[in-house]
Amino acid sequence: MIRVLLADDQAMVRGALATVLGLEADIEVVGQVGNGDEVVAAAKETAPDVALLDVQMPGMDGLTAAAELKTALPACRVIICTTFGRPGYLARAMAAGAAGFVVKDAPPEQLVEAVRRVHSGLRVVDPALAAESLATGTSPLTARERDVLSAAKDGSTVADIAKSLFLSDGTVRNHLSSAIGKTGARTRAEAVRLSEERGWL
Amino acid sequence: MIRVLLADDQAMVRGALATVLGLEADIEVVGQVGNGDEVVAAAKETAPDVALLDVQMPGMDGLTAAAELKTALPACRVIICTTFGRPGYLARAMAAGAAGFVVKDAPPEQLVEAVRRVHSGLRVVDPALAAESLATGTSPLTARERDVLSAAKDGSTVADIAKSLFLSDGTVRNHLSSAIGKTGARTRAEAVRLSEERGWL
DNA sequence: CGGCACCCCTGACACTTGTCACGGTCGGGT
DNA sequence: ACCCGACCGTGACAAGTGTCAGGGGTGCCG
Repeated sequence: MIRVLLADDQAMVRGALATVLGLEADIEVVGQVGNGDEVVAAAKETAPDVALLDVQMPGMDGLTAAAELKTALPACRVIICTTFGRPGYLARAMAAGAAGFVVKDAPPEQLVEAVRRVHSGLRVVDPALAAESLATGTSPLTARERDVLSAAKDGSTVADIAKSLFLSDGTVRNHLSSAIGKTGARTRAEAVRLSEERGWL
Repeated sequence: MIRVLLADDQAMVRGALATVLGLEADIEVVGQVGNGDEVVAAAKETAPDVALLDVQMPGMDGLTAAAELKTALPACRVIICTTFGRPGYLARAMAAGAAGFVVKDAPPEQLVEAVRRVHSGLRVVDPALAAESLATGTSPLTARERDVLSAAKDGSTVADIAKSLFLSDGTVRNHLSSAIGKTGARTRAEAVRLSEERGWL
């Protein structure tokens, strides 16, 4: 029996996936959480063979949760299961030690397939997504540019960002300008959009 | 037997929900589509009692698909099933003739409950969401303000928006200014964000 | 008919933004 | 020691943006 831990913020899809996986003869869902912060605790309690993590969750990010889980329970293998096939997500998932990456556009059979393959020691990655990830490359943004860009995400002004990051107005403008240049955008809003699409946020 | 048609762009959750519903003794999933444009055609072919529609889909919007479905097959009852509990979505769903509104944060049992209730002629609405919908009120934006705002969504400049809508620069600025005032925002980007959160897009 | 709301445009103004040039600090690598 | 990149700041300038005061047009409704 493959012991599986499910983490997804939407209770409906979490429950549905749990019943789908539970119908398989060799798979057993031993735990479900809807919050990134609860992942490690639940894993310690249930000792799963495979953890299925969504990227966007309340509390801790699914990718950082994967990293923490990897250090806490090295034997537990991780599959990242997300709605968006952002190239940067895949890169970060692999860096965090994930063994599989599945997008929710794929049919459910592919998920149980991935669970089995990962449990037997293989890696599972969507080939088209892997190609796109290589093409897009890794994020060219510096840490500060990421900070400034994600602070600008909600439509804040330069002054707001400067205050929230304890920086000067001019510095914020410089980081924004640099980020705009690197993303190939013409506006700060466009830079935010492009960076999010590529998973550079 | 209650005949159900499923429409959701994510194949994985669509398939998972289908198996969950199929496990119920009195429910039968007679069709699945992943595109808003295919909803009406599939409904004509399968003659479902209940149609379960997601809001965001490629092609036609789930809400407008509900309206078209309502005119094509008046006997078919519609449930809107969405990730986001935007207040405006509920209002528009009801205006489109939907009989139920379920958010994906709810547990799966609530979905099969909703299918049964709606099939028996009742309406199903999340009470907390209904209250919020009334509190937020209906959209104060004019048609043109909506156009301009959604054209600004991707980070375009005023000149870009003006060109794409065949308007003058000044006119675009006026509409944006008015929309900013109505949403209580301080920036165009913030106005876009707030309008989306409230389902005014 | 006279309001009224919405649409479209103009022009002008203050402010914010994006860009550039410049100087300075700190850590890592050859 | 040297260079290089990332970081922080200043100052200044052109472009873009948000706001205001106008004027004209349409269609709807009391």
